[in-house]
Amino acid sequence: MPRPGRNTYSDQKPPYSYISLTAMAIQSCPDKMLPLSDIYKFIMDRFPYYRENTQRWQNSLRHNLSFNDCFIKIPRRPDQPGKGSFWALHPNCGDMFENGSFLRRRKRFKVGGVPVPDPLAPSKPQDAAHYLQQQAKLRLSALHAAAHLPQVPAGYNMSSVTQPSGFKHPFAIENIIAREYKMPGGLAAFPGTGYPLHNQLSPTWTHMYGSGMMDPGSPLPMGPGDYSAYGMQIKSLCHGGQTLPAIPVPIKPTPASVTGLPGLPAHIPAFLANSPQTLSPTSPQTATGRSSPVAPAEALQAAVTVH
DNA sequence: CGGTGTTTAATGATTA
DNA sequence: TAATCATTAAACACCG
Repeated sequence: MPRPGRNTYSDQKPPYSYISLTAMAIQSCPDKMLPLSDIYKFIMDRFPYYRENTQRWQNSLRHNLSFNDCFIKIPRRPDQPGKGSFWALHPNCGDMFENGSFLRRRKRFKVGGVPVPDPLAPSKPQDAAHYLQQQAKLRLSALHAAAHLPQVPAGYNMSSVTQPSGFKHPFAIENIIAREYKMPGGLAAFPGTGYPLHNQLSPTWTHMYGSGMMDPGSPLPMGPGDYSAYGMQIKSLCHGGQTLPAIPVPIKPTPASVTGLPGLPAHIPAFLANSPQTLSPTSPQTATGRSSPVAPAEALQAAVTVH
């Protein structure tokens, strides 16, 4: 039972498994790959629950990284000093949570499991790592290009650049963190969790609608624990009952091929194109991430040697 | 030494 | 109820 005072509802355990939390973290960064420490940071910054018992859940998280094939390890390059490798999502893991529950996947992803129609998406971890490196380069250059397009949702623009065929199911993790998706049954997905998934917009959308909307000190009558996947306290910008925000989302519906499409790592939710700082005014987090002198993407770009 | 990564095992929760 | 998935604990190796 949540007690008033120090611990509030917001300290409740988020309705996300470690796998989904890790996927969120990875997807949140432009490079789609993060070192372990940054995954920790992402989770702790956004979910107060995980600011305690760190040894316990971090051990579990590491277990998940190693145990689940949906995560692949990308070794650092010589110009990327630091501890540990980068972790990324396997290009073929697709929408692991398309059933709508982020607590339990529909099916465990295994390499070599389902045949994948995309020839560009390799199944071997080594190839996948290389593939991701290449994708990161593409994204980076696209990012730079998008930076010169004022008044244009960079991510939306980029999605057309880096996501040629990357339609994601509404329950795709990227879409969840990009914008809250209202479940058909309201809160049916997470009954009693105190984690409503509706009437909320990702920070990006708020940024898109203008600055100054996110006032951390603003005393909004928000329910306890009423934060999004990013742990952000977000004003209700869309009105209750409306399922989808009238905002362009990087989703390219192709009804005929909705099923069976592989998840592509090139997918960039709009907000991801923003600088990491914009994700969380209250957290230095990713700003940070500069535990290593060179960010992966920057290092990648520096290492871009066309061949 | 501490952080990272791998692996095994036990247990709990959910789904088929 | 069996199968499957998630969580937790723990032991151990590797590496900067």
